[in-house]
Amino acid sequence: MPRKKEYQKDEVTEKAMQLFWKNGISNTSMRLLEKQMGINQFSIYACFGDKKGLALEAMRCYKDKITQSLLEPLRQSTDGKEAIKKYCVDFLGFSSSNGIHKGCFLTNTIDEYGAEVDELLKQEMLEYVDNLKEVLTEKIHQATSHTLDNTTVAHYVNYIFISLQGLSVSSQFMKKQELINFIDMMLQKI
Amino acid sequence: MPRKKEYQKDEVTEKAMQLFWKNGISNTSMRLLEKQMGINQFSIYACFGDKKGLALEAMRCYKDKITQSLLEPLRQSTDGKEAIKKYCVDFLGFSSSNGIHKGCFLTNTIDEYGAEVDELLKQEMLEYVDNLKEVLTEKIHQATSHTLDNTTVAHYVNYIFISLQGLSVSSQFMKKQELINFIDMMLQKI
DNA sequence: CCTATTTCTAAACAATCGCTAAGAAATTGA
DNA sequence: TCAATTTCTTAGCGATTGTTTAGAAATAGG
Repeated sequence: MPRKKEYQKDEVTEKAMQLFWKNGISNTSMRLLEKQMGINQFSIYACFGDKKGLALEAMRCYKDKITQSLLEPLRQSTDGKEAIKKYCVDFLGFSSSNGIHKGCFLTNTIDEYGAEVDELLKQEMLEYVDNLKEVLTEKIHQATSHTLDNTTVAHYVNYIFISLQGLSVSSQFMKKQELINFIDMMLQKI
Repeated sequence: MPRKKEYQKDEVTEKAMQLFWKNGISNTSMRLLEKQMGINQFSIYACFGDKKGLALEAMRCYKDKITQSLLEPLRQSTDGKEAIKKYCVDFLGFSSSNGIHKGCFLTNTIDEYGAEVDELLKQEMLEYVDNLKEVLTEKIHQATSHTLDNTTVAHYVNYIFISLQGLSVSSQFMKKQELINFIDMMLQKI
């Protein structure tokens, strides 16, 4: 009965995500989104409600992408420490594709909004953080021969998590070799 | 001959810096600046040229502040490792005053603009980075009994530097104890 | 005093922001 | 073919952006 859409939601969401990731959410205008997504503003609002809704879908899209590219391989791996290192190195590649250094969309968004981030967006982000921490916990147990108590493991996990945020920021202006050196040093003690 | 100014430049610069630090540069409007600086827009433009010039002066103000509060004490200290730890802990306090977690203005600005940061602003930022790295180099030599070759020390310095950026971001949403644990673990290997 | 110089106030500039209204174009069932 | 429904195009809404202008208020030297 109705007219057919001339776009696919997941495709335009991916393009919006790329823009938000690169420029930040509030520094990405609806005009630019309209241009890069290839659909006009009416269609964006019809499909996503408002800019906040679009950013939320873009964050989901990012999470799916990084989960598939980085988190699942980490989960599947069996060699503990080396797997964590691979996650960190691949995280760098993921954060800067074809010469453009974007950092991590999650970290960027935290830094953009601080504590005043939208509640739904925050929940979406925390879900990935929880998943990552859960998998890291498992890998740290794999990495150590002797048994570790839960507190110690949690410290390790937080240590890696905060280090990843450092990598996210510094990947935007430091040399790759310096970042690799950081990863090596950071993993020496696990 | 002329009329006298009703404000002092360093005072209004400090107030602008606080706003930029908390909200980011592009998310701080001239109207808000006018309100918080206590002078009107004409005076801002007469005194600082444009918003970019104001941001530059604000960055200089931040650098002076953090240099005096954190870097100089670090430089004066003699106990190497403990001094670095104190710098990191005080960096946390400095990044979040009276319950408001702002992170580091330098890190925030990198994350806001990425590689496309204004050249003058970038130079201003790199100057502090260079100073910090120079002092850290000295402290690491202090901290170790045996002699270290320059490459190794540079790795330690980069390691601490990237860790500080992780602290800047995560300080905006993580618990203080988790951040302290991070600092302890980070310094274990030096 | 008067006049030159500077800083103030207040208003407005064009451009852009997120968002929406009005109607044409397209697709389907009847 | 006709009518119903949805998506499209186009234009514009009011608000806010960074910035500037016109003129009043204040301070000094002559």
